[in-house]
Amino acid sequence: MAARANGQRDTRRLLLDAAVRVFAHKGYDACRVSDIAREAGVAHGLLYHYFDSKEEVLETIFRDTWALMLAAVRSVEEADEPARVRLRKVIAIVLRSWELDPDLIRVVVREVTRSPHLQREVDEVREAFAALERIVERGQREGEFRDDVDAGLASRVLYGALDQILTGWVLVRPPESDEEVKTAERVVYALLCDGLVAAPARDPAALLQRGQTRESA
Amino acid sequence: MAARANGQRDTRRLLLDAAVRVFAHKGYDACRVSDIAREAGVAHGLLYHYFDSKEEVLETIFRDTWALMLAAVRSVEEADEPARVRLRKVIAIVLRSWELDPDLIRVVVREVTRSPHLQREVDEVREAFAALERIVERGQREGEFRDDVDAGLASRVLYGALDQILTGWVLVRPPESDEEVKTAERVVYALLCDGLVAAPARDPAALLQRGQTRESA
Amino acid sequence: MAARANGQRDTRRLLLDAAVRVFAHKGYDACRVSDIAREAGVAHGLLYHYFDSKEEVLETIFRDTWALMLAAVRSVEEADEPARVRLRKVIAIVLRSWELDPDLIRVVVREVTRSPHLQREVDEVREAFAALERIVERGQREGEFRDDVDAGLASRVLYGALDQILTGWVLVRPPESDEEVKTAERVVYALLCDGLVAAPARDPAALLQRGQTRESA
Amino acid sequence: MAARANGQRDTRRLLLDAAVRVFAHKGYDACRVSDIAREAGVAHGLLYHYFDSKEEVLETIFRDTWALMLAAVRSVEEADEPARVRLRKVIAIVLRSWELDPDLIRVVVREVTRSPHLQREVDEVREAFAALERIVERGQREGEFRDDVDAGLASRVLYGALDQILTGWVLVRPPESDEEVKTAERVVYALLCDGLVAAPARDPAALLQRGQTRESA
DNA sequence: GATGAATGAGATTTCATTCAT
DNA sequence: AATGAATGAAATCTCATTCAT
Repeated sequence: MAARANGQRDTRRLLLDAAVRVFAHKGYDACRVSDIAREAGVAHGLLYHYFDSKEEVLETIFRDTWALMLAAVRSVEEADEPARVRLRKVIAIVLRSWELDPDLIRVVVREVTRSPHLQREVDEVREAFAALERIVERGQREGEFRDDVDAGLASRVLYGALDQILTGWVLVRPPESDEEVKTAERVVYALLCDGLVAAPARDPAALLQRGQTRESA
Repeated sequence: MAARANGQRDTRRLLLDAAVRVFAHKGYDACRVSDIAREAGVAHGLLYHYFDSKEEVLETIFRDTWALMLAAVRSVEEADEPARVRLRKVIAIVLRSWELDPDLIRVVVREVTRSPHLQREVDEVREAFAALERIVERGQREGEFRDDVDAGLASRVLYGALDQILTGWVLVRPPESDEEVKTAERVVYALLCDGLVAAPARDPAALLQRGQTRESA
Repeated sequence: MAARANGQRDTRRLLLDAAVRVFAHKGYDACRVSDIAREAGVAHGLLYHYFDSKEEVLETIFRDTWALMLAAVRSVEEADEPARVRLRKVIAIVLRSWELDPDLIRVVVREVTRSPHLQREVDEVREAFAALERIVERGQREGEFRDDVDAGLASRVLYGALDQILTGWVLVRPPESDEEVKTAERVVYALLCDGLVAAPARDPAALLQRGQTRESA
Repeated sequence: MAARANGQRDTRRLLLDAAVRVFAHKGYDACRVSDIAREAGVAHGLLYHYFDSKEEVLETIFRDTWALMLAAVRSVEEADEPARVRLRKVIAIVLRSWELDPDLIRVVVREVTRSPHLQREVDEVREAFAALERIVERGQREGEFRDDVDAGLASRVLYGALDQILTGWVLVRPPESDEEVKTAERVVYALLCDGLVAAPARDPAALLQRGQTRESA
């Protein structure tokens, strides 16, 4: 009906959006192709006009999402700001993506370990990862970040932290407010930049900075 | 044959070990019950003498592994040492588990995210998580760790970092040497405790810039 | 092939007819779903488009058959004829159904006892039973049938007689001719209406003996 | 334990009794060999020392039960009494067997149609059937029963009536009292002997007889 | 006689994918 | 482009039966 009147692009979009919702709520393995089709309001056979397989649907979602994420991260990467600011912005991009489309993030987070080849083959994922690494590296090169830690490992710590927080929102409890998202941003940023050890071990300036951050939250 | 001569416990163990190997190499969803049985050298029906279902096998592996992990973490938790040392030891426990049984860690890491209900139902997993959180809390209580970050969030950052490094070893490339494992330990520890920012870089200018970032975010 | 060209209804019918033949020859429990599919000339998976399970196929056959039987019995039930005539017609309906579709009757007769829950759950079966009882009751109310026997018990005797004759045809030997069917009709009718005892044989001595029997039983 | 101390015969008996209970409550197909063994308090492998297969257990129960039934029917068959009395006694034997061992009767009734070959191959069943037929035949030969009905058909009507009443007790509702069993006996006897049609169609003596029967019930 | 671990044929059911219409 | 009937590979799980101890 409505679908029949749609052009080719629309139906494809319809199917992708439906797939995001269905994958988010039932999981990739547990849902059937016909669930996606029903959610999209089309016959399940039609999915195969637009995608080669169920897996290609997931892959497309991944690719698209990571492409957007990648673009955002890149725009930050190249900005002429201190490394700390770039790091802060990257954290915000990732964690705030939750608010833009929780179902989408839920899918990307939940299914990312599903097919190891997805992770390796989807260029965008690799690229996004590399971009994180470059942000750390540039910070080190410019002397703002310590250079006694491997940038690759550091970017994995960063990615792991973000991923784990999103996973918690997906699997345990979604953030209750905008404020909770911002708190998470602040914590990841604070830990990654300044570490867990209490101020006395550091210089007084750091103490002050943290104090301000707390009040502005 | 050989299996027939085994006592009850032996065959159960045989099946669990075989399952770990098979899950590690093919993944839980992709492998069949008969793959496990073949790997164990028994008829597939026998698996159902010891477990109710394929899923119960995974659950058992989870439970057992996390119970061990939990015991190790707890013994650290209660030690009378500086929080930093306790943190260091926990990181070592988790990352060195890789060397003890890579297949097992591979399974636990890879499949825990795919089975959200397992993650929630297996008490041991929840407990291990809680133990991490308590280590952070105690460090805060004793004044060694800063108390302006939420302990729950901080423990998730810690867990995420460890998980992501293990995942990298599983999916991308295993550590080439003992040294590489130790390097990872050192990096996670360094970042989590002291942060990424190089101490000398902390100047008043950074303060100002962060203030700007907050408003523009 | 041929099946693919069929409409939805046709294939469903195809499967039901095939199931009747297969159930009749191998029995419900002994046959496999793939036997039904092969008999229908379709892939076995197709059965699950039309039915939820093998059991639902049997249930459908039961329901459909008993609905027909019930309709026939009801039309007799309401006719304005002597009770004896109504009884005669009901007997004819049941026994002649054999000629219309022996396989079907074979299935219904053979499997109804094996599936107690079906017997209870399929309304049509219960209803048909109730209709038999009402025929007896109405005969009693109108004074044509004796009212010193419980109508429920009497209808069970009637049903049992019919069922047993059909069972004999199914399991021992089918009727060789139309005439044999009619003979069976006549016998059931004669016994049920007038009893086994030859009218001339009714003498006072019998009375006395029955009395003795009662006490000695 | 207890079983271990038992001689060969006892364990066999133990298993048969257990099988009767299990078959009665779960049905032959639905129960497992291990259910029988557990009920008997022995290991399931032991069943195969006494019986070749699960089916042989059922067959043995059938054979034994029908042998008893047959003996009882035969003793009646040869008694020097009027045919009506013999008929009355046969009905009593069958219906009262319910009271002696409901589980056993439940099994025999429920599973008799299971394996067509059981019915054909178990000599005792065929023999019992033949005995019923001979009772009718002898009644006809001696002039007490009408001879315009086929004895084979008449005995099937009789058997069907009894079977159906037992089936009702098994599947719908067991008799609530001794009295209900006796009522059933009386009804089957009355119908089979004298028929359903009200007295006016018969001779006055019959009316009187029935009247007495009613009061003595 | 007794045990119960082990076997493995086999059954039902699911569902991604194809393709005639 | 759109439909959904049809396919059939594959997977899990069951359980009667065997047999070493």
